[in-house]
This record gives sequence, structure tokens and C-alpha cells, in this order.
Amino acid sequence: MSAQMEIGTPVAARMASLDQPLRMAGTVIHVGEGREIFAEGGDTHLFYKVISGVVRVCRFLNDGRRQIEAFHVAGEVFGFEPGEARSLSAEAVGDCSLVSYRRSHIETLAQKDQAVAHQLFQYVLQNLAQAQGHALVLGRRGAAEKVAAFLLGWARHSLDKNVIHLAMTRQDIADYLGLTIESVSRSLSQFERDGVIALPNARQVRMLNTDALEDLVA
Amino acid sequence: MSAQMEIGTPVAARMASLDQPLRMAGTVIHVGEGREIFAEGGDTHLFYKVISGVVRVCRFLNDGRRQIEAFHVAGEVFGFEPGEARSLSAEAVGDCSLVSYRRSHIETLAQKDQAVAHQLFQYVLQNLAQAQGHALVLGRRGAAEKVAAFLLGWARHSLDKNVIHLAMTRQDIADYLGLTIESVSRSLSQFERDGVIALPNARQVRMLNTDALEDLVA
DNA sequence: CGCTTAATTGATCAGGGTCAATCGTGGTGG
DNA sequence: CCACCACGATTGACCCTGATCAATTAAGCG
Repeated sequence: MSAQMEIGTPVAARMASLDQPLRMAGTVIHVGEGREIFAEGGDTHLFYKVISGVVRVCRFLNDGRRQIEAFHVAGEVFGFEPGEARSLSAEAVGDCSLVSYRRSHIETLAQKDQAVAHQLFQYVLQNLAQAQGHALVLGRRGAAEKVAAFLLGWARHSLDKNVIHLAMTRQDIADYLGLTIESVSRSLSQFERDGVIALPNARQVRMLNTDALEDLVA
Repeated sequence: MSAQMEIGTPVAARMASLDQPLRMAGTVIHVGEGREIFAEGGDTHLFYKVISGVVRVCRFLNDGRRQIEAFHVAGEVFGFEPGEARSLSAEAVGDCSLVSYRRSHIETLAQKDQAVAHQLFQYVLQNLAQAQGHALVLGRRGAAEKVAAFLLGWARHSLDKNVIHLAMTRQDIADYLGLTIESVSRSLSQFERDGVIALPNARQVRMLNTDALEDLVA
């Protein structure tokens, strides 16, 4: 766990200050692959922090279409929504360890501890920036550009920036990028033909030419 | 939603809760149509609240493509970003009156006044929810559905829910929805032919059959 | 009353979706 | 240990929505 917490050093470093007071305020839970963490319509009393694993936060349309709003990895906080009722749901992409916090409890804590309040604010800001970056990708990019942006974003979470392990299926990627499984697959295959990446297996991506991907999303 | 002020209530009442402590903390500014409020690369020292008018917050790609992340109307707060440097820019869609707040100043204030802290948090949460709703529209909806969602969203801001006045151009709408000018225009024309809306002029939309639009975005 | 800019409309094209077949891989049981 | 099965991923053929290119109309404004 400690190794994974170190990912994204600046964030992890900042988190230390929050973890001190928050450690005992939360409850550690384990969620199996594909299991629900919270559902649309549920209440917003709890929010969560990822210890290990990957979480997807998503929304469904009545016809079954799904939009994944965000993937969350170790160190990130999710589950904030205005109002009482959730409009989003969250599931474990793979087995996950999380800490759940009672919102009211943390808000009380934040009143006393200025650092907690500030940290909490930063977490929400982080989610906001992530959502806005996501909107840019969804609105103004072609299929290949979307996939390139996804790979680069994911590489940032990787220990070894040259070998990415994808925790999620092609369907998850497609639903995150507003594409179909087939378009994701075709883009990846094309990148491989172009010598930009290698795909040792479906879940692993070796980055051979990061610059080429950067150019696409520039 | 509880913290979101209803548009349509008197301005003074709408802003009362945050304005009581914040009134003297902020500076009222007026921004002419199309003028920049802040730019990508600038610092994040200030954030803003809309008194009147409409603001667009957007991002540009190197090739000139633009994605409008959000439109903000009276009562809404915008300009929050993590880090020191902005990755977004903001412009007045039409003439605007805003209050600008110094972030450091407000944070000091929030330490003392619990209500301010809570209110601030709600505003950011509101922005987050808005961004996530936007992502759903961008990722998983066709052109007509996008335009329908936009009209309904905008109708919520309208005094008279049956006659919408659009503050922005077709280009703005297109850049918000990830479409082209032409697709927006065609969708609107189609709605008009179907008797769902009327277009007395380019900036005014009369809602004739809201349910039909609701069905599209259901 | 032109001039300029925004919006609409039409014709064509292409990117990505859909449908369908095949491949690959990991897991299970004989 | 290997064969089979099931599910995910890939690939191909075709189609459709929305982008692009281009012309026309409408609306402000000096």
C-alpha cells in the first residue's frame, strides 16, 4: 500500500497532512471486482478515498448507454456530490481497498482543523479539473486522439512510464471516451502498426514513442 | 441543489448568504461583450461570481478548436482551479457584471466563518456536478439530443420557462456541445419543423413541446 | 442603402458506429 | 496435462450521422 500511495508524489505528499487527522475518521473497506460502491439514487453521506485498485464513477442513460465520468486510483478521493441524492454510481474496476468517510463527521473535523478543510477543498478541485479535462477530450477530439489522451493520462499513474497496465476492459475505456469497443481496439491496433506502442497482451501497453502520442493530443 | 440559488429570485436575496460576509471582500467589475475575464496561463488568485450576464469558460486546442466547458449565469461562481496557473480562460458572452474575490482573502475568511467555508464548498461542488453532467452529454449523445439537453438546461435559467433568450451565438452553442454550427442549426430547424419549438429570431426560442425534448434526453 | 457578420440550407464526404465473423486467452474439468 | 469452453478483443464490411464545403438568406449597423 505505501508503495502505491507514493504515486503522483506531489499529491501524495500533500495528502500526508490530511491522513493524519483523517485516518481514524474513516473506515477501511474492501470491494471485489465489479462490485458496487454506491449507486445512483443513494445518499451522499459518505465519500471515499482509494487506497489501492481502480474505481470507475459512472452514469447510465435509460437506454443502457453508459458514460464513465472518471477512473480513480490510489490517493484520489471521490464520491462528492451536491445535494442529498447521488446522480452517479461507482464500482470497483478490480479488487479495491478504500477508506470511507462520513461527510458530516469530516465537516465537523474541518471546522476545527484548518488543514483538513483546505485539503478537502483541494480534492474537490482536483475532481473538477479532471472532469473539465475529460470534457475537452469528449467534445473536441477524434477517436485516435481520445485513445492517445487516455494512454498518456494513464501512463502518468504508472510506476514505469513505459509499460502501462490497464486495469479496465476495452468496454470501460470505450465508455470513458465516448467511443465503441471496436473504435478503441482499432485505434490501439493502428498505434501498434505505426510502432507507437506495443501490445504484449490486451492489458499491457508498452510505450514506444510517447512523443507521437503527445503530438496527437497537443 | 439546496445550496444552488434559484434564478429568478431577486439578486440581493439570491446572494445574501454568501454576500453578507463577502460583500466587502469582493470587487465589482464590469466586462464588455467578448472581453476576457481571465486567460489560460494566468494565475488563480482570483475567482468570480456572476451578478448579471453570461460567462463562458473555455479551453483551446493548438489547432484552434475550442471547447466551452461551461456557461455561468447570475448567482454562479466560477474560476476555481487547482494549482497556481490556469488551464482555462473565461470571457463575457455579453456585457457582464461580476464580483471578483481574492482567493487568499476568502480562505482566511472561511477559517473564521464556517458558513462561508461551507458555501464555498457548495459552489465548487456545483461546478463539479455541472462538469460531469456536461461530460455525459458530450460523450453519449447524438446531435439532436445534445441540442435538446442544451435548450432544457437553458430553460431552467429562464424567468419564463417557455421563452428562452439565448445570450450566445450558434458558434458558442456548437463549441459547448462538441458540434459544428451547421449541426446546431439543423437540429434547431428540425425541432421547429416538428413543432417542438418556434424560432421568432435567432436568439429567441419558444418552447412548444417541452415533453418531446425531455423524451430525447431522458 | 449597401456592407458585414451570423445563420440557414443544400450537397457531398468521411469518421466512427453497427453488425458479424474470427481470434486469443485464461479457466475448468475430464 | 491437455482439450474445450467462454468471454474479451480484434478485424472486416457496410452504413449512417455529423463534418465539410459552398451557396444563400437574414439581420444589424454605419
